Amino acid sequence: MSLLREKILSVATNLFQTRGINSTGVDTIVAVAGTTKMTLYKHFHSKEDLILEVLTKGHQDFQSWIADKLSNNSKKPLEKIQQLFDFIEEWVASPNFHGIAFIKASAEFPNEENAIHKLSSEQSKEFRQFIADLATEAKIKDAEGLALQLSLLFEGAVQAEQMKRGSGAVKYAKKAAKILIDGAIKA
Amino acid sequence: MSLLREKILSVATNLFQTRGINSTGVDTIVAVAGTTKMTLYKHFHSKEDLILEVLTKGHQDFQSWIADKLSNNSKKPLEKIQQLFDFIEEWVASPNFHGIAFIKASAEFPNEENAIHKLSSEQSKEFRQFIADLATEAKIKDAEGLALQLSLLFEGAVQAEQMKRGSGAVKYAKKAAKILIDGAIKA
DNA sequence: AACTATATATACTGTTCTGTATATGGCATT
DNA sequence: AATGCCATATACAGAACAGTATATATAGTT
Repeated sequence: MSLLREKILSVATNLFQTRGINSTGVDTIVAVAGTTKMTLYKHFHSKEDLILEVLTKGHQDFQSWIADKLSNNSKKPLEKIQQLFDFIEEWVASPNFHGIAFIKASAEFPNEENAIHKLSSEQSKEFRQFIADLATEAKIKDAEGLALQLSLLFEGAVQAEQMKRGSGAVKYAKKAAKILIDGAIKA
Repeated sequence: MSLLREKILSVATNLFQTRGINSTGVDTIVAVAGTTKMTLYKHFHSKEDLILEVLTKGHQDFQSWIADKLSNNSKKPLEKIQQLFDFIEEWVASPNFHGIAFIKASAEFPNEENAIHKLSSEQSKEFRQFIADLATEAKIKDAEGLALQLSLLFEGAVQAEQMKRGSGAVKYAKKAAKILIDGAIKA
């Protein structure tokens, strides 16, 4: 795979997150990546294709980062769910944190028929399913319900943190998650 | 106040929500509003000014809608907090629901120095403070903390519902809110 | 060393964007 | 009826946008 292709992807990822997708032109992307539009359009059919690929790669990276972290730190599924919020706390504190890509993408492309919106929605669902699987492993009755609630806390907290850095939202989300998880176990 | 000014505001509000802010040009706004750019720029100094005013008006309308609903339905602050989620459920079910404006605006303008981002952040804070005041009235110890948690659920649920209509996110947010409120009372 | 294929650079289309300068209408006041 | 004023319409400027046609360099193959 081409080195320039990777460079374009990483530059686009960064610019989309820091300046917004619609506000970032392909001219800017190729200038920062140190290449030209011709090369960009050789590797990606259109700007929309580039956006879709940026989102897809970003989501894959995030999911595997989380999965790795979890498998290295805890064995029990219940602990994993609780630790999820520890890692998120770590994530939002990192300097290159700029919110959840799929939330921002769905805001920029609000039409439900739009391909980018659809992908964002799919990724949100996948993340929720990831939590649901952990909850199911942990023998929680309403695993889907708990997963939905925790994903709301997750998305809300990251959103809050993206709006105002250092808001401490994740800390409170973590506390709330603990209460909800405890409640779900007893149910 | 001019009728056309109001018309432009309402058309812009609608278009921004359904198509996104950056994707909506002033040409489209004036065409739908049945007027011309000259008139728009008589009433608003720039597109940014229009955006800021749309956000401000939208937030005022939303806050007073909620406040009215609450004052008409319940007296006790604790009931008010819980009923908040009932009204949100009603809101997201309405056909002209298109997500929270300030969340989407902050996604389209991610730079923290940007005036639109700042306003969005301010509005998010105001809504959180509104819940915190209710919690304080209800004599809840960590009123700020609970308010933050409930606002995460609120923003997360509305975001989820905006991504996929009929997701039932608000129903589960309501349940989660009840658990968190109960927990906060006992503390 | 000549040839071919591929990648890159330059330069350009046509469109859309925000914002404005200028022209034209109607409407009140005299 | 004539005059002055304000809202609107037309037309345009200049930049940024996505995307492409054409030229040039670079690399590998014979």
